Amino acid sequence: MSNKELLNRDGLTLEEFLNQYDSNKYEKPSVTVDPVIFTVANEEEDNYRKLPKKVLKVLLVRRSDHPFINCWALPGGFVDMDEDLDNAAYRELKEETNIEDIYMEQLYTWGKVNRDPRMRVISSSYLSLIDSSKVNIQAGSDADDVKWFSLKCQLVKEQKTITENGYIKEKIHQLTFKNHDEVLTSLIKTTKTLEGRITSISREVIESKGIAFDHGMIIAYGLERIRSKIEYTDIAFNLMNEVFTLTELQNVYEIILDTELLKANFRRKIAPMVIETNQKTTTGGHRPSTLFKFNPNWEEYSL
Amino acid sequence: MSNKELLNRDGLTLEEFLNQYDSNKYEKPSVTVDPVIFTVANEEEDNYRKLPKKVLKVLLVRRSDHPFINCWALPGGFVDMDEDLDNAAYRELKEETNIEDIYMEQLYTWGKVNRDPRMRVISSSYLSLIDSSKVNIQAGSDADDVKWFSLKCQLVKEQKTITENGYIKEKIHQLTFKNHDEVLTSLIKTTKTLEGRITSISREVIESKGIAFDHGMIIAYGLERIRSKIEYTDIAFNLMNEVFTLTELQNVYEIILDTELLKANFRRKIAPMVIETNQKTTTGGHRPSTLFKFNPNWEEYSL
DNA sequence: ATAATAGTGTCTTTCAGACAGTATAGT
DNA sequence: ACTATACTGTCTGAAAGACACTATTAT
Repeated sequence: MSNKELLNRDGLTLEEFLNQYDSNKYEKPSVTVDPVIFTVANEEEDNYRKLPKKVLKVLLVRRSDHPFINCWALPGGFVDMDEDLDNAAYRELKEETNIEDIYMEQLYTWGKVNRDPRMRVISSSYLSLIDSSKVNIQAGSDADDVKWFSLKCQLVKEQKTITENGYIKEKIHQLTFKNHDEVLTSLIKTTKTLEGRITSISREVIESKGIAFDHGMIIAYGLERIRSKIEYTDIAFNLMNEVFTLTELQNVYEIILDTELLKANFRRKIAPMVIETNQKTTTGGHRPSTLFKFNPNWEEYSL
Repeated sequence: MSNKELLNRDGLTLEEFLNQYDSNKYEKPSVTVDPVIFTVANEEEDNYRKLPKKVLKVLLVRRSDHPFINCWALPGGFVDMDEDLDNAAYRELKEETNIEDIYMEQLYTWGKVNRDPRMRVISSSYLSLIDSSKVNIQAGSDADDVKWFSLKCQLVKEQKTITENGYIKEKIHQLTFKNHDEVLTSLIKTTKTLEGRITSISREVIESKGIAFDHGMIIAYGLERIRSKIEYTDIAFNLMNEVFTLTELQNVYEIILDTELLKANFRRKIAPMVIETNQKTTTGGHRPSTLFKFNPNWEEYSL
């Protein structure tokens, strides 16, 4: 505990010090928040028997002003002086897209000097998975338009170079964003360097078509984060309706992990996280499936 | 790509827009970086046969000015306008403690409104594990003193409350920091809330003795992060010398995870991460042990 | 010889992966 | 009957946990 009677080397008490403190002594960067909102949605299906395919989608807003005018960006904005960083993320999301009452977690804070052509901007990104059928998106004041874009992430180049003292691994991923009208792409390079025993990872945007700022990279990182968290947490259930079939749940896992899973094994693995209800689907054309709900007490350990 | 010829609704080109843009339209928060540097060091041992015990330590600097004068803090400081966020962390660490040539990763960005009594400060914390025998710490200009403090983290209270729509789990941890002269403590509350299907986690400092700002909480979070990362990455090797015995390595894991591990199993598990050298220890009093070094190619997958 | 650490062998249990099989609705 | 999905049983092999045993040094 700091003691109010203590004097600093200028002979000031804490109170005196705070009164004379000039917080504008140094120039300050601007701080923004950038929510990355993912969902998994159904695609149309013609065959009455087949189940709808699922796609991963991300929420973007069209920029109505410079810089990157008409490009698509994450629904973020500047942090106010009197709001917590987390709250800024919720407020901006609400303002720009009308989404509220969801949970977001901090993803990463991006602090390269020239991220924004206007000025020095440091941005904290936030991550959320939501059930898109539950929210009602709607463009806000700063944005022309808010839309879900389907997202594909593809490895287009991989390279390993051995150096005297370790190696350099480079990967280039192409992100493809699609909606009814537009196709946007972004090339992201990830570099993993090993030098002696020291590993470091850096990321950069190589090319961006229709995506503002470094937001392609932020989305790629968000996707990477979900892929790892879906393995050991219950985040996937944020994408589900109140009740769901195990096949739907499995499809969500498959879309996010971009692999096929074996049904029997998947069911064994997620069994503790779900509770069977006495409802069944009535979609028809095949055997009806049992509806399940999330089991909030699946983990009786940790925090 | 934004097209320079596009005009915004005020009829300005990008260039014109940037020229007239006033980046000081809104008040800005200050941004700092706070490196959390951990090491595992040997404690003295009298018995010639016994191996030295190991302790987890964290690096703190004594504050020489208000606020929290004479308290201990993380060796951080303000981000300059012309340096990347990451670089700010390295620069501050070098300035305050003389440590350089290490790898740090971003830990979390703390953005509560009243974190700092001087003004609004948003802080990005960075995390590193280092071999303390390799670095030469030395107090810098802003700090009276730089010291390693041994760190103990103890669960002192745990509570689960069932609510109508979920539960609230609270945990209180006590951090105890010790060096030859001082004992500092910090009580950290972690709250995990489940409301419907939405889980959220929040942290706060309940009490702080001798630790400045919310730095106790940042350190606790850093410790949590290492505990989880040590399980699936090679970060532990940052704490080791160039060559080491498997028992030393095991002790490092045991200190960080705060559990005892079975020797045979531990060796099986880390076998792919290490390479046997032809050197042996000569400490005596018992069978000499083989020295190993890190195997940089232990993971032939992922990035 | 003794105390202390170094290092190995192996049993058991658990869990992940693979795959084959049975069940049941609507048309 | 057919098609598409729902759901279950079980084999296999790998990894995790537990524990007992042998080896080797300075004093």
